Amino acid sequence: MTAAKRAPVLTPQAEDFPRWYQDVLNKAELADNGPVRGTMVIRPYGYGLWERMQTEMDRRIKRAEAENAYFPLLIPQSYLIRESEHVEGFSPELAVVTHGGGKELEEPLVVRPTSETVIGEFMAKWIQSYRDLPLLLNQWANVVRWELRPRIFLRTSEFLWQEGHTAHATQEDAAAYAAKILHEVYADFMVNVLAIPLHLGIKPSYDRFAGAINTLACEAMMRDGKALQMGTSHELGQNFAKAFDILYLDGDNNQQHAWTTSWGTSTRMVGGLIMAHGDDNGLRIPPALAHIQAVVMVVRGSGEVDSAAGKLMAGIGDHGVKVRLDDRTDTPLGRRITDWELKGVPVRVEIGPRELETNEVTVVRRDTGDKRRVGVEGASALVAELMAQIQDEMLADALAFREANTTDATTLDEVLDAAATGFAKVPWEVVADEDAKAALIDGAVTVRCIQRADGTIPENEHEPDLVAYCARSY
RNA sequence: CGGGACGUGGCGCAGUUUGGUAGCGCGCAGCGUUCGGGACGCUGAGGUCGUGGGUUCAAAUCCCGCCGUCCCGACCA
Repeated sequence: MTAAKRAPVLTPQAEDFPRWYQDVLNKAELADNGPVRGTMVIRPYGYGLWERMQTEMDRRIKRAEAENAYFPLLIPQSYLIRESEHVEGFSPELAVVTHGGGKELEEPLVVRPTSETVIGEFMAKWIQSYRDLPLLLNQWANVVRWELRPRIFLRTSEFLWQEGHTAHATQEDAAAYAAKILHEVYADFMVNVLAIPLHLGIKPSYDRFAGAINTLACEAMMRDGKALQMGTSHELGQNFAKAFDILYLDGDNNQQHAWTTSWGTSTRMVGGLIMAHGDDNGLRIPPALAHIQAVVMVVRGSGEVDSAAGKLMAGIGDHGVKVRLDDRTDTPLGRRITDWELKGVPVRVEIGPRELETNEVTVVRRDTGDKRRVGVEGASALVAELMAQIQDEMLADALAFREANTTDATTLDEVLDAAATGFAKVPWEVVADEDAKAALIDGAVTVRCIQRADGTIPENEHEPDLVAYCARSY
């Protein structure tokens, strides 16, 4: 093969990063911009990643005993108006339908920005007794928020997500469930499947979800040192229960308002995956997520090579690895390799005449670039072993990267300085007051989450000795 | 809405200062040579230069209006 130049410059460094991000999206064929500003078209390969996320998330959601249901896309405007903070929070970003069937509607309909209100309306009908609680619902849906500054996958005007909505008899139950979702669904998925380390904590009170009394969040560091909120779990108190009359009779025959929660994760996670794991050669997908975990490449076709490749495919498949054959031998090998690297497939297995001579194959890791020749007999087992190994090492790498880019700060100036390139970890009281908040906003830095010193989640921001993680964000 | 920039084949751009009738790279099609790390050569398809008006023998280029997009600020899964 003719010597080839590495064409595109993909540099996941500070200022170039958004450009690089767009390059990966385009070249790995994940998504395009949609026809309406701020919308996107997810291409098949990108959707494959989302489907895997859905599958893994859904399994965990069901393990937390929530059930899937579906509610309408269009919501009467009057529903949103019932919870005052909720309206205020969402009004600026609503898409409103004013006409239907060629006529102006008597009441405008809102395209759901989230479904607390419709679901609240139905919870009120479905809940009568404490025996009906907890009511644990989840919905997979699209929502629309008219964003001022959209960015493909990270903040699109329409996005796909899951939104959980639950009602409980007591505040303690609701709080425990919101935390359970954060740990057992979100953190478990993001850490163990996406291989992205997280900071879990509460949001400052001024940064809560509109209508919530407490917001729990998962925050991750991207490779440019910025933070991305990967998911949130909210305690809604009795705010929505009061607005929608979600009442139940307790064991003593007294009417009580339920305590509700809501929690969501979205296609933003695909963007997070790219930005947390991407490198100069494109995307790197952790094996636990990949819908194509290994690709067998026929370097040069021949009867012998093809049948060896076939056996290899079967062997790798038998080890429980999702494997794809690439026998497009009319396309130059370099091009094909680059394509799979851009797409981030964890392991590549090459087989050609050269391997056949010694009854070997070449196994290459996408994450490290490590390349080695191994005997055909052991190849399938090796590929299977690599799945677990790559998974662990990608998480360890991401964690090491985050720690190397996190600075302990004790003053506001140190926070601003550290957040220029990464995370600042600072005593919460240093950034808690209004002046500090204003200074952070000036520096385009935000408090991402608040934790206890031991990393656990505090009851509220008024506990002593809390720490805050501060960073720039998307 | 406040501040900045830009609209030229599918994508990325040059050309605009100093008007002369549109060009480059990538991609795409055909043929050939290649092909164990993004190949090369030749040939070819594809553009009313965002839009409306004006100046001029002549406008991508100069003038005026309009539309749109992007970046920075407020929003955010």
